Amino acid sequence: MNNHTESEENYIKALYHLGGEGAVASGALANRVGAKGPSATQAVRRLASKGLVEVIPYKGVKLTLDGLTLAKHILRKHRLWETFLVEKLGFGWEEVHPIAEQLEHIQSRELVEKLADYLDSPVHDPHGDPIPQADGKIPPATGKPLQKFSQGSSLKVVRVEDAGTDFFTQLDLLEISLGKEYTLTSVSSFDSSIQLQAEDGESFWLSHSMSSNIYAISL
Amino acid sequence: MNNHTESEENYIKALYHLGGEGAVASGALANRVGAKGPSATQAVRRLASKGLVEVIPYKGVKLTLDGLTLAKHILRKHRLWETFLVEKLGFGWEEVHPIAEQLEHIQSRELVEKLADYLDSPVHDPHGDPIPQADGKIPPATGKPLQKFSQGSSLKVVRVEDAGTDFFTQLDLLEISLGKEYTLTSVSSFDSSIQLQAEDGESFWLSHSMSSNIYAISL
DNA sequence: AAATAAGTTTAGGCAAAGCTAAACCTTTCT
DNA sequence: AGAAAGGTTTAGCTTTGCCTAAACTTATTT
Repeated sequence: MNNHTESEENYIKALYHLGGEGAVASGALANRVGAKGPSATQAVRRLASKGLVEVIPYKGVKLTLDGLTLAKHILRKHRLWETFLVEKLGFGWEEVHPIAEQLEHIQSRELVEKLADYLDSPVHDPHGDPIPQADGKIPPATGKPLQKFSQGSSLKVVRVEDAGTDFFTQLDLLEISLGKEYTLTSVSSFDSSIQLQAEDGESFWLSHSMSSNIYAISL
Repeated sequence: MNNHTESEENYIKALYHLGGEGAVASGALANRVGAKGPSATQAVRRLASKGLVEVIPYKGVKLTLDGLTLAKHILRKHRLWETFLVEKLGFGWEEVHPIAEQLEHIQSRELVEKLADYLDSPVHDPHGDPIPQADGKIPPATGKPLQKFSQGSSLKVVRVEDAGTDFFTQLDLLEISLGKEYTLTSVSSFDSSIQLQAEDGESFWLSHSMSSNIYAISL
């Protein structure tokens, strides 16, 4: 009962991403894994026969406890590998997702734990997303989007949402990275763009679509 | 033409291992990949349609140039990952093969080269086997089996053949590892076992089945 | 309440990859 | 040379995983 195909794992992951512990429609699921409706229906049946999901026909699919555990383990692997790729191999944070998508399917409990040790048991991945721990616990997602901050507040960037390559390129251009601190100097009431001032005094504007994908904590 | 399944890659690898550039019988191939005859025949047909092998029915299968290149690339990945697992993650040399067998299928040119850099472009894996280089060149396999040495010679262990877990356990017990130096103090003409003396003066006997899997160069 | 739209599942196909049993080449032995 | 042996390929079946088209539910709209 411990041996799953890559396809199965991808459906489990998608289910977790879309619904967490709640129910998900088969169409949305199909969409997420890049398949068509009937493929998802079928896949879900296979998962149900392994006890990983519960299905109510025409209503939705939900992870069982086993399914949830598996989902979190896969996510753990994914984010550990992303951390490895960035911290050790020097990949840019925009490049690692597709590679981690492959690496997350490698099966070896020992490997996962040795990798975690090697990375000093990280709690967040290079995007600031929480890494599920070996016991299944998930550290809380930190930070709130930049627009939630009010003018004058000091903040530290702790997380970015994966909004595609261009988004990351723009971040790199502006030299925004996790851990950097800024003061929010201005908010446009016209287009909700905001102005940040870095510690070195330099300041710059961020569009709403940029800032809504950047999460920070106040200092 | 650059996208292969794991199964395909396993057949390619097996072909390379069994025959190098020469022809291999379908039975031997099936055997190596852990399948039955007909499965191999079929697999080989798929490979042929992709231009990776040439088949002469009832005679044998041979890698094409493309197939050979692919085989060496997979072997490169396998041995780089083994090196990573031992050097960086602290695995024992007997544990890494099955994990590397999974990792070798990860597709990302950039990953392979970054990994190689990270490991300082190694030329040999933890067993002393040569790692094919990015340009396809393969460093020569060094060393000869211990019995080929004559009494009194000084030698350095440079390679061991993968002869199963028990073999590695025995090596660890005797504290034999790559790079260690010994003097061959005695050869039994009865059972071809040999006696080695370590640099610290300790000496011990090695059975023929042990020594035939240990390779060394003379000093 | 009936009709239409939207989403889900069934039905039936296809390719990859494996299997067993049967047919078919090659080689080897008498 | 003819027959038996051994290895290889063909035939036909299974599962996974995906597809399209058709049937079926559910939800929405009139």
